[in-house]
Amino acid sequence: MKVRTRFAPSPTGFMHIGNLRTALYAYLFARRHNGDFLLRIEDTDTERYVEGAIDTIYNTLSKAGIDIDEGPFKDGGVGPYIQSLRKDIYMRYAEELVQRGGAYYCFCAKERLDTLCDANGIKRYDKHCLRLSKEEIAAKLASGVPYVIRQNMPTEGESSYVDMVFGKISVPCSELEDNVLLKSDGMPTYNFANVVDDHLMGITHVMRGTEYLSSTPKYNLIYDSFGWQRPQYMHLPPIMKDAQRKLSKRYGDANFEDFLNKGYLPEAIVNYIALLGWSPKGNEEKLSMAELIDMFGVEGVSKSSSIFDEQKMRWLNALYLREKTTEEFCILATPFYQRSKVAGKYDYALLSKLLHQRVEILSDIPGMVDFLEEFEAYELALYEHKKMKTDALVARTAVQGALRCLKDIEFTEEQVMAALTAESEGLGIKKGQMLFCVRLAITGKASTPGGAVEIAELLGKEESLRRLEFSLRLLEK
RNA sequence: GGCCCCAUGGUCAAGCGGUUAAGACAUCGCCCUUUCACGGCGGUAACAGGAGUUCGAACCUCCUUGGGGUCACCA
Repeated sequence: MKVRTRFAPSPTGFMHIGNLRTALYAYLFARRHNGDFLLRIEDTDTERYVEGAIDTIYNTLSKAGIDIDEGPFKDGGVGPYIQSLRKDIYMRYAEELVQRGGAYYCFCAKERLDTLCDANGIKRYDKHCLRLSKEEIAAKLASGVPYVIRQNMPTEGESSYVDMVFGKISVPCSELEDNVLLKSDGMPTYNFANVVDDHLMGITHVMRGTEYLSSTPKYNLIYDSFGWQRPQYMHLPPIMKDAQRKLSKRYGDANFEDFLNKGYLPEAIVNYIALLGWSPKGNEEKLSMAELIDMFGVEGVSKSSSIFDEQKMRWLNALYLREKTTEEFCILATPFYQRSKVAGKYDYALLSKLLHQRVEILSDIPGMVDFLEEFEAYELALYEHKKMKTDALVARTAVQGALRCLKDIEFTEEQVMAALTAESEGLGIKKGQMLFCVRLAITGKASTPGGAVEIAELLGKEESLRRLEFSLRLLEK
């Protein structure tokens, strides 16, 4: 049988990293087995629907490099792929399930439901309407009493299945409640729509979060009542913010789009989340989509939750950034130059040459480059460098010398370098000491995206000399 | 609380009865170097605890502890 997997998000207007990983695994699994990957929108909860959410889902998947074989805008013959458009289908199947004894009509009012409690004080339906006679049901239906359709759970025994990652899961049927399958507004609940759709759409493998691990037996019972074949399940542990908290919308940083805006490359994000909860056989961690498809398998999927480590994603991002050409980097970096103090004032291509190999995420750029426009008094302690054997005293000599030798030359990289080299020899200090001090004197920063000569050239002669003089005054105090 | 699940360094994780318990990120040190970064080399750092089973347990069993999930006309 051809493998078919699906990603079935609710259109809540937000593409969470955890959801994206679920989609990714479903996609990788399908591709690995030459199967199909479908997108289905689960919008049966009309109250949670957010305008434009479907576009967000589409855009995210597309940027992430996850392509869809069938979905709302790409019919594969088993549509529609939006649940609200399938209302009549669920209705039909719900009625059939009632015929088969797997479900029943329930006319209980909210007030009655609220009084129902089990020994632990937990609300639980008591199968009251299951005992209604055919005539009573027909009469209520005819007189238009609002109703829902509930799943008829067995009261004894246990229901079990074998999950692809967790192995055998079994739950006592006594734990299972007669959940609502069809709401009074005629919409199905997740419990029902999911089963009906997965079956009708030919889904063979269901990937989803572990929050469904222990309710899956319920869904399986529906498959059984219909006489349908149950799919395989791959439940995925959650991605956490820390040991206790799940990564979530509430903490704001779990959104794919946010990471993009921070200057993460989609391929780095995808690569990183693929590794969160799954590990490849070998030791290679930088993996392209093609490699992921080739290597993905359940054996590597982890059972325990994992904490999202942005630091490691930064590292991966840096790897991806470095393998771009400087031209490509410049294009990616431009929006971030625009956002910085140097906006419009420097040659971005020149800046990119220096920054390309030093940037981990693009949003670091402004902070790395602002010193070009921002120069003020700094700590003289910066001149103390153990290995260079420099201090404020050496610096004074070096800066004086630099000022002297740079005044009358043409400001090219070669000339500046030659002048500083010669000057340091004349002063009897090391070239490294000279360059270190000059770099500091013209930037005021411990760390800069280039050496003295490169920065000097970037600043130009006038500004370089101005800064040298400024620093000299600082050093002479 | 009932039920389900999970548990290897700070983090991601390999490991499927016999290993000096991989590797990566982070961290620290050294080297390279015109700063920073890159790169190279090296270090610190883990089997939650307790009982079994076994000649032998990170791996199997049980208990404890800790954590997560779930118990909706939400998905």
